[in-house]
Amino acid sequence: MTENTRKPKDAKDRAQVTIIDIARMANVSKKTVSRVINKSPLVREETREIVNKIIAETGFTPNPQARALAFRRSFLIGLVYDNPSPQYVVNMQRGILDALDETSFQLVLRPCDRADANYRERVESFVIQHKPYGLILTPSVSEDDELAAMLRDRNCDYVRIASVEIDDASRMVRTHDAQGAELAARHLAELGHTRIAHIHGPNTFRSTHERMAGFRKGLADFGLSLDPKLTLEGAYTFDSGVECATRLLSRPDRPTAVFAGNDEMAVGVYVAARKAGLQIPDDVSIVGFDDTPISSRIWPPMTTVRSPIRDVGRVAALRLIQAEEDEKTQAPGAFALELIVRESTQAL
Amino acid sequence: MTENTRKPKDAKDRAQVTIIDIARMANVSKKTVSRVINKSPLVREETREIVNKIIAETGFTPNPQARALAFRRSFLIGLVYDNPSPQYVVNMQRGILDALDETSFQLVLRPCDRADANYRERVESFVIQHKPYGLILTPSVSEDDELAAMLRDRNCDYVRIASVEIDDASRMVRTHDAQGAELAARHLAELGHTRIAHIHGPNTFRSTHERMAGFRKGLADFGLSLDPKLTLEGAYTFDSGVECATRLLSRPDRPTAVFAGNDEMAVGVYVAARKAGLQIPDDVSIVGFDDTPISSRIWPPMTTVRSPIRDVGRVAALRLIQAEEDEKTQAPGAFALELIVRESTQAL
DNA sequence: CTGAAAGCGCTTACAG
DNA sequence: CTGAAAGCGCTTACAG
Repeated sequence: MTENTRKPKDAKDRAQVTIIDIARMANVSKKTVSRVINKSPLVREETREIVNKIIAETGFTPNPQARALAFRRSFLIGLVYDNPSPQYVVNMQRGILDALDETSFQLVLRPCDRADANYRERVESFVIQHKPYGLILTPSVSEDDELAAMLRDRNCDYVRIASVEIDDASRMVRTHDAQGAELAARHLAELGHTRIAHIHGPNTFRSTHERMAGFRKGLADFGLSLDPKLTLEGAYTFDSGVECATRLLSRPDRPTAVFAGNDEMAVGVYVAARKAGLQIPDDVSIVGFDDTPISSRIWPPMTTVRSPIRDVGRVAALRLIQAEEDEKTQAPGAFALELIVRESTQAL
Repeated sequence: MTENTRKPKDAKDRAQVTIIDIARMANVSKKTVSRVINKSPLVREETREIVNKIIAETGFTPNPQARALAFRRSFLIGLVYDNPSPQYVVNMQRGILDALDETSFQLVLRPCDRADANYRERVESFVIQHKPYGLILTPSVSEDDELAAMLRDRNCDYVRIASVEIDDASRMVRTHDAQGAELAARHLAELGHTRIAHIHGPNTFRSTHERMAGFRKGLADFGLSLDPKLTLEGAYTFDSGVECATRLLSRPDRPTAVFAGNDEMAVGVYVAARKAGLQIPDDVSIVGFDDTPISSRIWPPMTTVRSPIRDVGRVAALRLIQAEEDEKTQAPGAFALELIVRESTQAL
C-alpha cells in the first residue's frame, strides 16, 4: 500500500481522497468504485467487499459537489413552507433532520409566501438552479396542485404533507386531522358541553375543513351540532384567536367551550378569556390543536390534539431519500392524532 | 444569433443555458464570462456590459454545483446551533434567510449537541464534505474556541454570535446582553423592588455571566445587590424555570420580583407562581429575556428584554457573503438590547 | 460483471 | 484586458 501513497498537495496532508485513490488501492477502475458507492447490483460480491473495506479504512466519502454535477441533481432536501406557526416549522425540521442524520443529504430551508404572486416561480428557480434531490411541502403550500404539477413537470421529486389524499400515495404523508378533531368534539361532549364554539382556520386551507368536518362528526355522535353563530373564521394566528374569542365570549349566550383550529389561536382564546375576567376552565373550556410547546407551558396547561409533526417530517424525508426497495419495509404514510387532555377543559 | 441556436437536448427545450452559450453569444471566451460572473476587475467595461446584457436576456444563472466543484467551496451557509429555545432558532433562521434571499446561497441546518463527545468531529465532517461557504455559530456553540480553531484550521469562514468579543471583530456579531440585563435591573429597582431573585442560565454559558453581571450592575446603581440565596442556576429550559421558581416562591422571605435569564424560564416562573396561588404582577413581578413570541402571548403579557435576533442573523449572514469592500458600508457588528415593558411587572 | 472515454459546467494556473 | 488548456471529482453512455 505504501507505493500508492500520493505526495500530499499541501503541508497538512489534507489532499482529499478521491475515487481514483480508492480505485488504485482496490485495483479496479474508478467506475467500479462508483458502482459500489451507488449500490449498483452489477458488481461481483467479492469486488464490492474489497472496495468497501478500503473505503472504510480511508474514511473516504464521495464529493457531493462532483456527484451533483455529474448526476445533474444535488443532495439537498428542500423544506418548502408557508406556515404561520413557527413551532410547526421547528418540529418539522427536527423530524427531517432525524432522517437525514448520518447521510450526506442536507436540509435547505425554502420559506415562501403564497400571497406573493411569484411564489411558484421562486420555487421553480430554486429547483432549476439547485436541482434538489427532493422537496418536502407542508400545509398550506402542500395543497397547491399547480405547484405540484410544476414540480412533476420539472422532474423534481416531492412529498406533500396534508390531511387529505391529494396526490399519489407515494408522494403523500397524511395526518388524520379530521379524526383528531373528532376526538376533541367527543371530549367536550362527554364533559357535558353543548354550547360549543369553534374558531377555525382560513377557508382556503384544507386542514380547516378537515378539522371542522371531524369536529362536526364528533359532535353529531352526541346529538350535537355546530352553531353557525358560534363558528368563526380565524387566520391560524394568535391575534385572530384573541379577536374571535373576544367576540364569542362577549355574547349573552357565551359558549362554555371553545375549540380552536390550532394552538396559536387557542392561546389567543386564553388571553381573551382573561381579559373578559373569565376563569379557565371554570368559566370556559379550551381545546387547541397541534400540541406545540406553548400548550404545556401556558397556565392552565392546555388540552390539545397532538399532531406527530416530528414523525411526519421524518417519514417525509425518508420517502425522498430511501430507495424504492426499502420503501416497503418503511414507516406508515399516515398518522393518527391523539387527544392530550390537560387542565384547560372540565366538566360543565 | 440564430446560428448560435443549439439543438435542444430534450423535447421541452430545457437544455440548461451554460457559460459556453453566453460566451458564444457575446463573442468572448467562457473565461471572460466567468470573470464577469465573479465580478473580476480584469474585464473591459464594454465587454462586461455586453456579457451582462446577454446574461440578463437569457436569464442565465451559473450552475452552483459546477462552481462549487471548481471553487472547491459550496454556496451553502451552515447554521450551527445547540439552543434550548426553538424560538431563538426560528428567528435566527429568518434573519439569515432575509440576507440570502435573491442570492444563490442556501441555508443549511446543522443542529448539534455539545454534550455529544463527537460534536466537533461532526461539524468537521460536514465542513470537509460539503465545503460550506461559511458557518454561523450561535450561542452556546459560538463560545467554543476549539470549534473556532478547527474551522480556521480547515479554512472555513465563520461568524460567531456572542455577547462578548471572543474573536476578531470581523468574525463576530455581538449582542450586548449585559446592557440588556442592566435595563431589567433598573426597571425593577425603579418600581421599588428590593428582594429580587435571579434565575440564570447554565454556568457554562457566557451569556449567563454577561446577563448576571449586567443585572448586578443595574442593581448596584440603586444601591441594591443580588442575594446569593435568591440566585439560582437554571438550564435555560421551561422545566428548570418552574423548578427554580417553585423553590424561590415557597421561601418565607419570598422575592417580590424574579428576573429570569431567558423567556423559556420566565414562562416557567409564571406557572410556578400560579401553582403557588400568586398573582402576576400583584404578588410577584417577572422579567424575561429574549422577547420570544410567547412573551406577548402569555397572560399577563411579559416584560422582557428584546434581543434583535432576526437582525443579528441577517448581519451575520451578510458578513459571510459580502465582499470585503462592501463590508465597510455595512450594518453594525453589535446590537443594543431594549427593555419591553408589558404587564408582568408593577410597582411594589 | 468491468472498464476507457467523454462529459457534467464551471474555475485555476498559465500565458500573452 | 483576454483566452486555450487542464482540472475539480464524480457519472453516463457505450462497449465488451
